[in-house]
Amino acid sequence: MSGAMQAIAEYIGHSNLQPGDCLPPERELMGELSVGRSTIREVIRHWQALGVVESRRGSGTYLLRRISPETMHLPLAVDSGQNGLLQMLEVRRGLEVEASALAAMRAGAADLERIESKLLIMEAVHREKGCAGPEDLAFHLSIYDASGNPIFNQLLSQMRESVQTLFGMSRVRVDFAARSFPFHRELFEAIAAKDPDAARFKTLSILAIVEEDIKDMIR
Amino acid sequence: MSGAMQAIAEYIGHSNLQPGDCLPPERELMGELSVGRSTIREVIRHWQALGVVESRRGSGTYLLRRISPETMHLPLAVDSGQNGLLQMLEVRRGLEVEASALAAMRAGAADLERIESKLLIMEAVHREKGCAGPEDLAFHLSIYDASGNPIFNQLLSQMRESVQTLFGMSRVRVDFAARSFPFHRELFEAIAAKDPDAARFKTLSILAIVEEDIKDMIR
DNA sequence: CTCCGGAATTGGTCTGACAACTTTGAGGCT
DNA sequence: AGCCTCAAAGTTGTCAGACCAATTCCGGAG
Repeated sequence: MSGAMQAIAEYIGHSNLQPGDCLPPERELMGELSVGRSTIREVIRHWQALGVVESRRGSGTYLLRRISPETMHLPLAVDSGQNGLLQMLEVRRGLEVEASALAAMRAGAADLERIESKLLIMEAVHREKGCAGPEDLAFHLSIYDASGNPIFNQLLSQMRESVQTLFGMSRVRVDFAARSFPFHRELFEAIAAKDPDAARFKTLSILAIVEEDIKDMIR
Repeated sequence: MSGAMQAIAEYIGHSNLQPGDCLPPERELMGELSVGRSTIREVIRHWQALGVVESRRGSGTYLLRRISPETMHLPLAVDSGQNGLLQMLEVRRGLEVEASALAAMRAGAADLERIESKLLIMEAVHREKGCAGPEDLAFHLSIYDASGNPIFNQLLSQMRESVQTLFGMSRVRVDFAARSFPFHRELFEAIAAKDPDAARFKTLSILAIVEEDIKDMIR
């Protein structure tokens, strides 16, 4: 809230840094803005908490998301209790269904091309290895992006991330949700056909399988 | 994340502090956890950014929301201005439609009674004053609760709160979304009839009017 | 009892130093 | 030339001590 934060926000905004780029080192920002290093560090921690920036020890601080002084940050806190996985899935269902419908209404040619390329990669990996975790994620992320509303991508990717770390799903069954595989192409075709209702339905089909497999797993 | 943060998180978790209570002063935590003050401060800035804690110079650092090690934090960055409101509404639509459908599937007699009482209050206030902001909110919150999934209530109430404070909607038109009024009873009846699809549709009807009024307002 | 003022408390910032880690590049080897 | 090794430089992470600014607390004056 201090003026220092606003100052650095403008400094970042004016220098056109792209996500992935490295911020100036703390000691340099220190002189640039005429504030102490601790102040710089506290502001960086602030943005780190908000997911705007990532610090790598020994390397530097990197921009994750572009911000301007006008962007609002609304941190949401969610308590995942005992039924956390299933409750999170219900939330995810609401978001994902809406994102698919919006994508079906708004996706342009470039969006469709991106989605299809991810789909093809996913199908290839799936045929070869029997599962395709990261490729499946990339496919869904491209759909979120095609919704034209960046909040869906933010929420859903952060939810997936949090769930993965909280529940430590490293040793998940290799064929987890594998039965949902054929529905992915149908979902893509519904979006390509600009049919929101079909996109909704196909997304529900995919998540129904995920739900069954979660129930199997937590038993 | 650094072990220091985890240490302080547990320290706070074990000492049962209620929201509004004051955390130990930084210099005390410093000795308590055997870490430097700057480390303490950076962790506090982290939680400050996440809305968990608020610092008042000269007074102390106060707990705003109870956190546990299982709490997930989903910071959102949203463009302020006209797109922000509509983007938030699209997210809200996804969540609210799913919550209504779940409520229709799961609501018990007690839930229905609670929802109907909120509906009656809302209708009474609406007939009297022509609008019913807080009462409308109470009605919807009772539906979120009836979904049986507390995450919907957490997310949606926080989103409403953030939108209200950040967009400063104090001088909103008194008849904002007033046309959605009759749909509220229909939504309740759909939930009482345990008809998820109708509940979905009625929720969409309400939010469509909200969308129109937002578009009117930001012009 | 109220009101006032100074002392104690507390968060905010600056400075300097060192540790841990990463990146870089020069030099030597094959 | 190409590759490897390793030391030096650069960067974040942490600690320590000091001072400033705002608030709170408490005892004395009225």
